[in-house]
Amino acid sequence: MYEKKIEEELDCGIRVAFKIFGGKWKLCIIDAINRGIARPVDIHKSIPNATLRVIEIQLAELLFFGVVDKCSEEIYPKKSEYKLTAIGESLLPLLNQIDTWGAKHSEFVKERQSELIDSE
Amino acid sequence: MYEKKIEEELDCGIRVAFKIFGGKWKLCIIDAINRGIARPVDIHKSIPNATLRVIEIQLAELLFFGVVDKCSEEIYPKKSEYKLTAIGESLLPLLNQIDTWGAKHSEFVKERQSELIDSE
DNA sequence: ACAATAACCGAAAAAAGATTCGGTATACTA
DNA sequence: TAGTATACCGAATCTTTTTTCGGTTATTGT
Repeated sequence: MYEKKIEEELDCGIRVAFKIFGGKWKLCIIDAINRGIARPVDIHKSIPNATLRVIEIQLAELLFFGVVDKCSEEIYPKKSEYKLTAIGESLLPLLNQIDTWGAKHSEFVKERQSELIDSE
Repeated sequence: MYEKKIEEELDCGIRVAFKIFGGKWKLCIIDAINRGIARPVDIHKSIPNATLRVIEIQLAELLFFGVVDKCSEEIYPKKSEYKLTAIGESLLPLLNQIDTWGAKHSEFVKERQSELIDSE
């Protein structure tokens, strides 16, 4: 894992939380796993905008911080299954609130966004 | 504002939400404003780890997306005051949950972090 | 007149994070 | 045996975000 050059603030709950799930696709990955999508390829299929590589990297980080658990069967076609730990599950209410809030404001954000683009 | 080269996913609530408040210090800034800290210098004092410049930039983005409002009095010492809009206030329950969740797991994260550093 | 303070802004540089690409290993299937 | 699928890794590159730094403007206190 990459070594930071700027000291991290871990005395602030917000910053700790972002360290755990602030990655571009982490909450989407957690959401997918929660919906029963367990294997990397399938997670990738459910989030086509994310590359498989970034899913692997972020899964490894989630694993490192105990948000997900991995059970690898070392048989054909190398079958790894990820599931949420207790920590991961404790994130679900948050995840749902964030998703709901975002969905509620998505039209407004898109509008604002297109104004930016139009004004060029 | 920086022009993105990679198309953004705005059909996913999570991604929309992160577009609005995913910046490194945005939730901290919103929290400060909510606590009655209204002026950029004071926000900076309350978040010393963030540079004044990044607070300015993120305030401008929050303003652009209607999360905060600005009332500038054009008098000495150029007194700008920021306050939350309805959208900004609708973020507060989320903010509190994120902060609480993070605070609850901060010790665990710090431990895991130090294991990484020790193993070098 | 001059220092100090506040709120900016622009641009370059640095840092962090994501993406692309090519590789390994394994084992089934045709 | 060759082809396909899965999981994963390393490294280079690219993108995005943050930081650093040096302005500008305006007003008050000395």
